[in-house]
Amino acid sequence: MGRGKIEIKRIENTSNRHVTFAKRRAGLVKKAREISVLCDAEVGVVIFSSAGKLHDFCSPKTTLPRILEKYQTNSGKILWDEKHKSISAEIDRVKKENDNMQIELRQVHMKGEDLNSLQPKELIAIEEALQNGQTNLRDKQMEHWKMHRRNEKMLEDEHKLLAFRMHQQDAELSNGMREMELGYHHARDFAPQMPFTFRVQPSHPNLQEDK
Amino acid sequence: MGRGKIEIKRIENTSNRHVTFAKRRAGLVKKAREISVLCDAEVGVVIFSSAGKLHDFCSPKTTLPRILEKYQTNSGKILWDEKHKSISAEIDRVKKENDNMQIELRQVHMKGEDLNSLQPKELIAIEEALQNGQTNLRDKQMEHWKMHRRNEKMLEDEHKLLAFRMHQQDAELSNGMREMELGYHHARDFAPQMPFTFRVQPSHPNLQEDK
DNA sequence: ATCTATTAATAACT
DNA sequence: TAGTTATTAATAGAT
Repeated sequence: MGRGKIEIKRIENTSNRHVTFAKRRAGLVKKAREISVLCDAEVGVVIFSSAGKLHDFCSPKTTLPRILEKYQTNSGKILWDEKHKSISAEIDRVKKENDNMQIELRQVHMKGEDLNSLQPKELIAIEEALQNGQTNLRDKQMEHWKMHRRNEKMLEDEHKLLAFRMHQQDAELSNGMREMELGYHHARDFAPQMPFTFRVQPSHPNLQEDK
Repeated sequence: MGRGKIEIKRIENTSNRHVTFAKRRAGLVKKAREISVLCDAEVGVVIFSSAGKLHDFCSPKTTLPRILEKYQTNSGKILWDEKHKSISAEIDRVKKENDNMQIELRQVHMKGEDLNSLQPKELIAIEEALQNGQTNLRDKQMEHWKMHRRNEKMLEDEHKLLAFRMHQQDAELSNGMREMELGYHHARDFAPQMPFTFRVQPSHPNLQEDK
């Protein structure tokens, strides 16, 4: 059907082959649609061009996956692997979690629980949660926050300890000075040389007791 | 093409419908075979008659399960990419939020709530000591300050490292997804095993035939 | 892309 | 259900 008859064998001319592919693909799909409508049949067509591009068709009122599954059920050749069904379910769950995450994050933020809660560490945890399908985001945030607080506390404590030791040394020094009959007033005439942040307040209440 | 033109709508006469189904089914399969040979394409056709009887065709040099698997791989990849895109977008969004929060956090600290602001206020003793040539305390204080700076630096570096690692994980996540998919298919024992949710729905615009 | 001479598919008939 | 044929539909090659 054309200006000349053709043999049914591979068209070697690339350009011609591509043109013919496009035309016949359209024709095939049209035929598939027609038989599905005329004869009330379910039809699925999958075509890969030689370049690997995918084209498909499936009859109205169904989907290709449904047809393929029906084919698989019917042909009895292939059964769905339960393991992969579970993977499918897990991916659905992860997707749902992904949807919920935004809400959850907003809640955390609004509650003002912690500015630190979205540190990179936490993002890694979120990624892991996404991959593992676990969404104890809140718990992980809390855990992370607590860890952060612990670290802060440790630094603070260490700092206090150092300050306290300095205070002791200072006290001893003062005693020694007093014993050497040196007066504060004299010393006060000199300007402070230590940056403000170096200054120790020996009587700071936080240094007197554990908290 | 026939003794008369027919409308493309369900043939109500059962006998006619069955005859037409048989003829057109043969025609469809012939067309499928022709395009596969002429154009070096892989073609799979699945047809269910209204009575539910299965007919199929697949191009030479392959099998229908293989074509279906290829279809599922192909469409599954697209779905997976979509899924990954949404996850990536979410992570990007959270990262941005994290950046803002870190800035906020830094501002809070600068307002005097960080450890430096907890430094003791009283200086007199230290000043005295300094002025009396007692550098011991100052050295200790300096050392402490440097240590504090080191700790800060370490925290900062850790932050940077974590941010970098997060970025890497982000990239690895996409690789991992791809690898997972590849491994998945390489490891398969059966033909199509792609979870149902990997399959593309015909309603996806990119996967549909041209209309 | 679009056209059209020609072949191919098939609807009605047998 | 299977074969025949008048007619329409698909399309190969040209533009």
